[in-house]
Amino acid sequence: MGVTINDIAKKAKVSRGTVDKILHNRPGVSDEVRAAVLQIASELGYKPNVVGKALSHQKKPHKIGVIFPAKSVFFEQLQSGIDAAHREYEDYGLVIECRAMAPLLPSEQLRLIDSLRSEISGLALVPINHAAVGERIDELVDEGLPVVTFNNDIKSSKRLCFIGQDAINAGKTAGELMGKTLGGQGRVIVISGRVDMLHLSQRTEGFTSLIKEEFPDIELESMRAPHGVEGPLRRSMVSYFEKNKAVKGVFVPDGGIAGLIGRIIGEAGRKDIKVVVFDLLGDTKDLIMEGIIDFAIDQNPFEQGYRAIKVLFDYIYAKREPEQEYQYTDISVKMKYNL
Amino acid sequence: MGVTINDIAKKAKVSRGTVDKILHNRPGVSDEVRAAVLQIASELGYKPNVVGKALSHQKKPHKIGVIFPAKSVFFEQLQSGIDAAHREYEDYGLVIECRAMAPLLPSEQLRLIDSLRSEISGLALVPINHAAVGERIDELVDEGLPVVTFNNDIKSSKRLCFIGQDAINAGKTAGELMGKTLGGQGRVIVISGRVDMLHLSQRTEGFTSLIKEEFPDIELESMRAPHGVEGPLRRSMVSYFEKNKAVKGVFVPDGGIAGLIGRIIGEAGRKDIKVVVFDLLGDTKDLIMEGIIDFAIDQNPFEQGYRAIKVLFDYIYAKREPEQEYQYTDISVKMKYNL
DNA sequence: CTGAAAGCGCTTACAG
DNA sequence: CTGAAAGCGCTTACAG
Repeated sequence: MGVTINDIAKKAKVSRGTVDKILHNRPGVSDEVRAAVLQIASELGYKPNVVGKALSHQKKPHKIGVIFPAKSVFFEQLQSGIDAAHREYEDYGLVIECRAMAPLLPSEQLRLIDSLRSEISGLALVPINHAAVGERIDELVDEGLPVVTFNNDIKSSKRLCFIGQDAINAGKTAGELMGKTLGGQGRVIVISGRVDMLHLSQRTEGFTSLIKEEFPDIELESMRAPHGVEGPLRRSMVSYFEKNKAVKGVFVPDGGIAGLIGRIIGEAGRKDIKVVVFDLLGDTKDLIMEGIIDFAIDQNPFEQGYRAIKVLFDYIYAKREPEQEYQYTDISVKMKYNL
Repeated sequence: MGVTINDIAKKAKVSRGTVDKILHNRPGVSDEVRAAVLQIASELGYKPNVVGKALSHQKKPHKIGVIFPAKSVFFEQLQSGIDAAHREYEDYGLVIECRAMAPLLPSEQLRLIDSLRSEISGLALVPINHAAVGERIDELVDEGLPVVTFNNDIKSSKRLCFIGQDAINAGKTAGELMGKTLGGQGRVIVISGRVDMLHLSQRTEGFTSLIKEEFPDIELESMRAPHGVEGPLRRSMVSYFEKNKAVKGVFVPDGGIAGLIGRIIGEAGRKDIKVVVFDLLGDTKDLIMEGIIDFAIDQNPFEQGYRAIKVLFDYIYAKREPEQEYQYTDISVKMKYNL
């Protein structure tokens, strides 16, 4: 077994409690003793034992705060990843406090952060890209509170790490699938939904840059479809696809409208159109099975939620720093037989 | 917090040690007390606390035995998954004893199982498909030793679960990629390497069945290439591809020869051939980046090794049964930008 | 057959 | 400023 706090205490001829204080930078120890103990700890290569720590926290659990958008389309999948991690770590005395954020405003996010900060040992959040949020994160970190961002990142903050998808490369992957299945020929429509999220524009950016570079003969066009298109607008889209036989491919970076677009293409009777979308939401799986959607790129929201908690757990309970600052989740290509 | 062994002891008016004996079916307790305690435990909904158990095992660790082929091409990746799980659980007093198996004979596998069985609390193995191995597994399980199979499965054994890829669907996924990138036309060669592994034939089976069903215009042919083809044989393959312009696609189910075949196609100057292979071994990543291999299906051997240990850990330390008997790892489609 | 005690590694509240 | 003690949940070796 490894070196324990007891080994250090014996060697330094002090009590275990004193060693504990020193290892956690708590006050009430003379500088000499502190220096001596730290010296011995590093000589012996001391690593705290997670299990010992966990057991002693049964009564006074560590709490992790989580903040993410209530209206996020993959809300449930993120949540179930968080739940799975919680189940795994509840025996360690780990408590999770989730706050669903609505409306999606920086001020609201700041309010939620402040409501949690005094009671938690770590924070996982889906940040809104606003300078004030970044500054608040840095403030928490400076106070010694570890913070991770997941699903969406925010630049120049002192967060421990980001857990999510590399959206540019995900878009490129979509582009390559499109280019290859079209044999490098034809007209492709990029149909965007929301425009206020960094992810989505990065996916489109990756997609178009790859097509232009590797499949220069493909002709790109773009179109917008707000969430929840119905009635006349929907019918006009159906007839658009019925008429424009030159359209050979459709790319939908916003998973929130992928099902809708798939249905429209289905109604137009255009099974020949190659369709690449993002995320596995709503009808997407069914549309893949029906052969209307060819490929869906999944960003594994379950994994994102799970790992956000795991990284914080490791940090809090084992002082284990994440290995990389960018913890990219898999860019999963989903089709009929690997759903 | 949950119900503890202490709560049960108090309610049943016995000592904690007695409760422990009963919960573990150990002898030395009267039938009446046993029945009463079990009753109370289930009434209270007792679940053992992993952390308490782990801490008490620091001195007398649980050992998990692992047996897998030394010559397996993804040996290293399996091993590093196992190592990662070990690092995660070493603080729990978990010890892992790996045995690399060579030669790949049932008798050798039985010998290794027997050499481990008396000292372990669980066994993870890549089974050889032979009746005697299945019987031995059942024997261990009947003695109360949990066994999981990974990477390869064996039929009709009492193992806890199988962790690995669904090879048929993986083959179908490969087939769909091939069919779509060829636009459903052309001649495709299936090049097989080894023939003595269940995986490999299932992949081919999935591939050909999908092509026949969904892309009936594609013409399938097969070819064999032993591992390590060099000299005249290699040159004859190069010239084969130089000459046969009708060949539009190549499928390689055996990751062990994927790099080799990719190189041969490259030498033949046939970047136009669509190439779908299995696994990320040897040169495969480079060949993807060079644009010679179009898609590689990965079976995530790291994940397989990791989860084999995790499942056994959960079972041993938390009496948590795996949720499904078949724990399929992802059928990952890998290309340039999601490697 | 049953129970009391000691111990795993760490933390905390308290006594000196 | 420092140390001794009790406790987290479970297991084990031993005493009765």
